[in-house]
Amino acid sequence: MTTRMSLKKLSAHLGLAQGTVSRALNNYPDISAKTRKRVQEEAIRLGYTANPMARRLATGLAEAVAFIMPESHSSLAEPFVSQLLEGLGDSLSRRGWDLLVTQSVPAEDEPEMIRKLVTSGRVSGVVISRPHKNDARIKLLQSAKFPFIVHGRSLRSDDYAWYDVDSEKAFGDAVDHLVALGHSRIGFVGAPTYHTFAQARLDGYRKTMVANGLPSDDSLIQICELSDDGGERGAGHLLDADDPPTAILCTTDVQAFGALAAIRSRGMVAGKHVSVIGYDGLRIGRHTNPPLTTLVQPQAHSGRQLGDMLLAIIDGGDPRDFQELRSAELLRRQSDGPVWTESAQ
Amino acid sequence: MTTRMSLKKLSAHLGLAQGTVSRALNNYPDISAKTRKRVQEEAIRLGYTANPMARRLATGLAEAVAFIMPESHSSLAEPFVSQLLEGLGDSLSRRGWDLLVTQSVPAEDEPEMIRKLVTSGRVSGVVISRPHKNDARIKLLQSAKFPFIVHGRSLRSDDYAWYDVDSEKAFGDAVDHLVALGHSRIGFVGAPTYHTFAQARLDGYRKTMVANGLPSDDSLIQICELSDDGGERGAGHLLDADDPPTAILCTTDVQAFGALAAIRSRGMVAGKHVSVIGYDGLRIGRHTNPPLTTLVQPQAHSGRQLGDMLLAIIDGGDPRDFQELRSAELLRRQSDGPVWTESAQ
DNA sequence: CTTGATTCCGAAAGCGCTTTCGGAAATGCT
DNA sequence: AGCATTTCCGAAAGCGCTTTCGGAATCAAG
Repeated sequence: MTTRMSLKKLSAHLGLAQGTVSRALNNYPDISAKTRKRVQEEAIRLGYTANPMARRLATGLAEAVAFIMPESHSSLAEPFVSQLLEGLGDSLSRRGWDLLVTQSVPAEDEPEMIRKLVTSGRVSGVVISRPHKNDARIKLLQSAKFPFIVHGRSLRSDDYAWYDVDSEKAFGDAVDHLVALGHSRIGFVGAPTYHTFAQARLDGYRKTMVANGLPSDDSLIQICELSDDGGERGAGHLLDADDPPTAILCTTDVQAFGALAAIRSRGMVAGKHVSVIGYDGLRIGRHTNPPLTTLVQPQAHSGRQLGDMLLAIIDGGDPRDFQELRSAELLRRQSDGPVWTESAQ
Repeated sequence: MTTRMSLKKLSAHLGLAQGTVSRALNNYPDISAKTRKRVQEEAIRLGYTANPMARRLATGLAEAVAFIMPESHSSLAEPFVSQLLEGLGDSLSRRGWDLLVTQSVPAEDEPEMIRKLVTSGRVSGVVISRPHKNDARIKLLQSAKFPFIVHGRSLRSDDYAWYDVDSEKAFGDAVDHLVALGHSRIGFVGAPTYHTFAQARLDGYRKTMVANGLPSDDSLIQICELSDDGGERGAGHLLDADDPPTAILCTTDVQAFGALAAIRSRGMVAGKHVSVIGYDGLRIGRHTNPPLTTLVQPQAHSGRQLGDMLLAIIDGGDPRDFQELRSAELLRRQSDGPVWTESAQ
C-alpha cells in the first residue's frame, strides 16, 4: 500500500491550492460548480478521504459520541445493550460519526469519569442509561452544558432530553389486569429505588392498588437485587408469608425468572396457583417454565431514536424538545391466570 | 468553565518551552528529574490533559480499537456482546484508549467497511468475531498488515491471532456423555456451516459418533438458523422422523431453547423421553423448561483477554504468538438423562 | 471604456500536540 | 586550567486538515 492520499497530494495533482480543494470537498459556496465537481470526482477516483484526526483537531468537533454502559447487575448480561448499540451505531454512521463505548465504573467514580469524557474532547455527546432518581451524571452534564441524552429519566426530567417507557402506567395496567382476573393480594418484587425505573414501577403498582381499593402494605413488597437470584429470594419471602399473595409483579423479567423458580421449588405452578408478571418483554421469556407473561417495551428502535435525538441536540437543538415517552404493553404468555381456588379445582 | 488548559498555557505558566513540557510529561530521558517532577505536578494541579486529537494527529496513533459486532441472528439479542465489551473496555481503558463499536453490515459490504476502518486511521486495531470458514475480513486485514484479533477462528488459523473455545472437543465430550447414558441415536441441530464454529461443532459430533461406532447419517442432522425458532424447526423434523433420535445436540443454547419447545409441544419431556444438550452455558438456561444441560464456555474474561492480546500485537508483537484455545465443560442441568424405555417406566 | 460589484481561488495562519536538532550550560577528565 | 563530554532545554518544523482574508479575474452596469 502506497502512502495514504493526502489533501496536499490531491491538490497538487489537481493544480489547486489545498484550501480550495478542502472547500470544494466541503461544499463551500465560494467554489464554482465546475471545479467543485472536478475536485470531488478526482477525490473519489483517487480514493481520498480526509484524515479524521486532522479534521477533528482543526474543527474542534469530535465526530463521536459515547455510550455509557449500564453496570451489569447479574451475569445474566444485559440483553438490551447489543440491540441498543446497533441502533445507535446505525444513527451515527449515517453521519460518519463514531460510537464509542465506555464501561461503567463504581458509582462514586462516575462524576470523575464523566468529567474526563467531557473535558477530553473525545466525544461530542454522550448517552447515559438507567439514571438514578437523583443522578449526579445528569447534573454534571447539564452544568457543563454538554450535549447528552438519557435512556430513562431521573426524578426531575423537564430540562434535559430523554427517551423512556412509561413503566409506571404499565405496572398500573398489570395490576388492573390481575384484579380483573380476581386477584386482590398482589405482591411486588422490586429493585433498589435509587433506580428511577424501579421507583416508577413501584409507584405504578402502589397507586393502582389503592385505586382498586386493595392493600399494598410493606408485607407485600420485597425489594431485592436485579437478578434472577434476587427475584427468587424476593418471591420466596412473599410466598412463605402467612398470607401469601396470589399474584406477583416483578420489576424486570430477569427477576421474574427467579420468581418462577421460587414458585416451582415450592411445588406450585405459576399461572395456576400464583400469577407472575414481569417487565421487559424479553424474547427468552417464551422458554421459561411456564412462559412468562410480561410487559413488553417497544425497544426495537430505541437506539436509533436515541442517536437521532442526541445528534439533533449536538446540532444546537434544545434538549427540552427531545423527550419521548413510549408505552409498554401486556404480553400474555402463561404465567398469569385467574386466582386459584381449591374448590374450583 | 474557563477555556481549556493547553500545553501552551501550561508551559508559559511554568516558564518553559512547549516541547520541554511535552517531553517532561511523556517521560523523556532528556529532562532532568527535577523539572520533570515540577512539570508533572503542576500539570495535575492545573488539571491539564493533552488534547487527544492533537496528540493522535501528531503521533499518528489512533489510540483506539474497534469491535465489529456480530450480525445478530435473532431478536434474542446476543447476550455475549455486553460482557465482551466490558472486558474489552477494561483492557483498553488501562491504557487510556477508546473502544469503538461498529455495527455489522451486509456480508458483501464487509470488505468495504473494513477497508474504510483501516485506511481512515480512526483505530489502531480491530477485533472481529464469528469468522466464516473463509473469512474475507481476515484476509483483508492480513494483506493490509493491520493489527487485529479474531474471536473464534477460520479454517486456516495459523497465521493470525485468535481466542477461541474448542467446541469441536466439547461436542465430542457431549456425544460421549450421551453414549454413556445409553444413547445411540443422537441427532444434531446445526447452523449454516459457513460459520466456522458451526462446522467445528458438527465435526466434533460426527467424529465422535463414528468413534463410538454410531450412525450419524444426514437424517440425524438438521441445519437451521441460529435462533430459537430455527432450533424448534430443526428438532421438530428430527422428532417427527420415522426413527427419531433419543437425544439431540444443538449448536447453541438459543437453538436448544427451541428444541425444548419442540419436545414439549409433542407431549414429551426433555431429559426424560429425549435428551437435549446446548452450547454456550447461558445462565438463562437455568430457567427453561426443563433447565438446559449445556456446554459452558469460559467467557468470563474473554473480552479482557482479547483486548490485552490485541494491544500486544499493536505494540509490535507477532500475531502468531497470540492464539489461545480454551475448553468448554459440560454443565448438567435437567435436559439430559438415560435413554428412555417404555419398560423401565 | 471605466467603475463597482461579484465570483472564484491562493496564501497563510492556525488547531494543540510531538519530536528532532542544535546549542548553552554544567560536568568530567587530564 | 583547558578540552571533551554529557546533561538539559529552547526553537522550530511538522502532523493533515479548516477557515479567514485578500486579491485577481470576471462580470454587469453606467
